[in-house]
Amino acid sequence: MGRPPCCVKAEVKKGPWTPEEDLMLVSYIQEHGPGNWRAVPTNTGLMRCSKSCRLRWTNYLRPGIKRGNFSDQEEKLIVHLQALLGNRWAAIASYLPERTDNDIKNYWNTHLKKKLKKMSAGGEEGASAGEVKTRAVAPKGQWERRLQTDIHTARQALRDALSLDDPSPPAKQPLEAAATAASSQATYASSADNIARLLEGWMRPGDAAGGKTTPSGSRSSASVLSGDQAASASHSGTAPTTDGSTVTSKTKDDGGAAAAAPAFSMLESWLLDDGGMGHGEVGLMDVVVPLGDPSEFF
DNA sequence: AAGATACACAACCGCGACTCG
DNA sequence: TCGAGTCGCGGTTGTGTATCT
Repeated sequence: MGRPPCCVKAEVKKGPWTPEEDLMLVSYIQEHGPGNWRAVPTNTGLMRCSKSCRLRWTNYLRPGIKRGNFSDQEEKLIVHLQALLGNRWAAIASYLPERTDNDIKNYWNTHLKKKLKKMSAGGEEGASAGEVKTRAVAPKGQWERRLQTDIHTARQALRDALSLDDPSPPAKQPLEAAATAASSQATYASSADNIARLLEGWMRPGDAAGGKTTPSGSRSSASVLSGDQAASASHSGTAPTTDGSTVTSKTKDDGGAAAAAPAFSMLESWLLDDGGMGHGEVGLMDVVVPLGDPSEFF
């Protein structure tokens, strides 16, 4: 069957969103909630594709989104998760509820990839982080179908990896601390940001962080997860393996990783370096654990 | 000061997955 | 069971901004 164009191209506006468009979209969602994106352009009068509306909302207007610089802890968490999950940005984003997958993806492509490459070059050339990652990642499709079973493996691996960071019990400083640290550096501001802030009061308190606003029954709830959902959401990415060996080898079990990526030691040392975290910053565990029920997570 | 280049981020596109009749 | 419609994800591109020469 031929896929029809998502929108009637001639009538669809492209390019940057204007504040007026943002307002139209936000006020509509405020009234009806996110979801049923197909109906959004029609009902709002926006000359935008439904996809564009959804993207604009999830990546930019949704309340609870943190913008600006990524903290060092967020960086490390992303690197860990990327190693575990591969380029499953949505899955990775589910562990950082205040960040969007697009944001993480961009940050990875523009910052972390270079950073890791640089670091791995310091160890042994030829085995970039990307290559390491690729080896550990199974083709898409496999992991998705094994989500519920493999997520446990991923969590185990993540726990193992993180336990190297900080063997002590997780401190009680959740994301807010990291958020504060990061937002203090954040220079990004926009009218859309302001719109999002306006919406924070509208969102239910428990929803604001994750932006889980989808009406019941909507599939889109999976796209924006609160912490505990992230731990169990079926859409989340999981160990990119069928037996879990590659997952563990990538993080804790350096025996396996060493075979695949001897150059990773430098990266590891950076990832595992907690030296810079002690002063009011939040450790990796602190970022991860509060996202969900710890007992469920581990 | 002006042009060139690099960088960062928002947005688009295409595909696969899911839902429902 | 099948097909149409819709949604979400990941890769890629376009554009504005910052930095360098």
